Amino acid sequence: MNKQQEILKAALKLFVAYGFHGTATGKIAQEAGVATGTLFHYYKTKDDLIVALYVDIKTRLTACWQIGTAGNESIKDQFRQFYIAGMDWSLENNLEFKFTKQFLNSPYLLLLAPEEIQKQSRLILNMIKDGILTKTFKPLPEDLINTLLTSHLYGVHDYISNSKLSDSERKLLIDDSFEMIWKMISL
Amino acid sequence: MNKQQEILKAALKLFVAYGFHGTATGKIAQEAGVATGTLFHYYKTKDDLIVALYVDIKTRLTACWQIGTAGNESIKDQFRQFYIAGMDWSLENNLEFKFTKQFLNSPYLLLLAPEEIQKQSRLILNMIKDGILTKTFKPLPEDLINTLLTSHLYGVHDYISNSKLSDSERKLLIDDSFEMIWKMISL
DNA sequence: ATATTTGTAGAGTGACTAGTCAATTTTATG
DNA sequence: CATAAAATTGACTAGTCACTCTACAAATAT
Repeated sequence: MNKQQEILKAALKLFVAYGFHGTATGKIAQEAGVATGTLFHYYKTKDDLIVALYVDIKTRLTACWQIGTAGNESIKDQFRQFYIAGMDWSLENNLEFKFTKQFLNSPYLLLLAPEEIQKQSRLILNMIKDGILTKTFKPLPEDLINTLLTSHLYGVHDYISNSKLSDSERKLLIDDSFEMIWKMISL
Repeated sequence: MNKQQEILKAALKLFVAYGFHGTATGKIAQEAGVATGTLFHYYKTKDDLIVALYVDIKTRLTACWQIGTAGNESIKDQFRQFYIAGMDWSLENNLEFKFTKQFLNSPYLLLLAPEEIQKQSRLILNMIKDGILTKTFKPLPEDLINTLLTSHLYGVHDYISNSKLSDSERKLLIDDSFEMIWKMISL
């Protein structure tokens, strides 16, 4: 694993544990096994590192989604795949998920270029547009559906990661929770 | 307004704008129009101030809820009142809402005593228990229903505060969104 | 009127932090 | 192999931060 990746990995771990300002760049370098100079060789400032880490995480999630979408299923199946893949990824990558929540609810969000934010939700917004055009979804604003979907996923994730369910219980809950949100947004 | 309240007010404003570590205690004191010594007279540490601010906000929200609950309505009406009161309060107290989100998604959450966390959701958990016992709600875990409700509210809040709706549109959306979540959790 | 507690002030302190820089090692290239 | 480019190092700096301490004022109790 190269040093740049080590830095991101260390930053992720420490940011989640101690917060952004609570984590010194020196500590990140130490945890990554590099010198502070190396860190600043790859990232001009600490803020750059924070944003880069966010973009990296989002890219990895998006990649996992793009693999999953074969394309020939019904809109409902597409959405189910999407939902379940997102949930599974978030549960398996808990640190990444926590970091994202922390980032999105912090003033650091402002560091992110608006076009970057848009890019992240393009995939899902297109699916939603499709759903509305084909009268699969209620005629609600796209952004609203997106928000409802996302926050539902966050909520269920929160519940699952705070309760200890067996694998089968968990799977069942994820499926059921998808049906819930589906009923909510579909006609 | 006394100095202690001024300190909380200033802290709220700056924490939301610059984050917890991004806000120096000296700046808070300055914004509040007091000396740093005064700040530390009321709050032993910065962490104490952060937690006190969170508790203060939650107390104010809970107070607003307790006024609203007359008691004789149907469970659905009770919940609607609850949901709408929470939404209205959050929209009117945007700084407080942002602070809460930032706090709950940060490592500072760990500073909060577990009994304090429980206390905050006692009111709503009792209503949910009631709903399950009277077969008004689906037989889901209480915590799950609580989480679904909360995250739905967060999502709709997010959408509303990022879109510019007229008062009537907003009111309509809040009502409609309640019906959505109600359908999701009720039998 | 006196004593005691409480509130307020703000300069001062030691620790820590983001970021720099010049020197050194590693890698790529002709 | 020689040379240039890129990667890596870590001591260093200028600034910032949470918090202390002493002095004094105001309120309260006796």
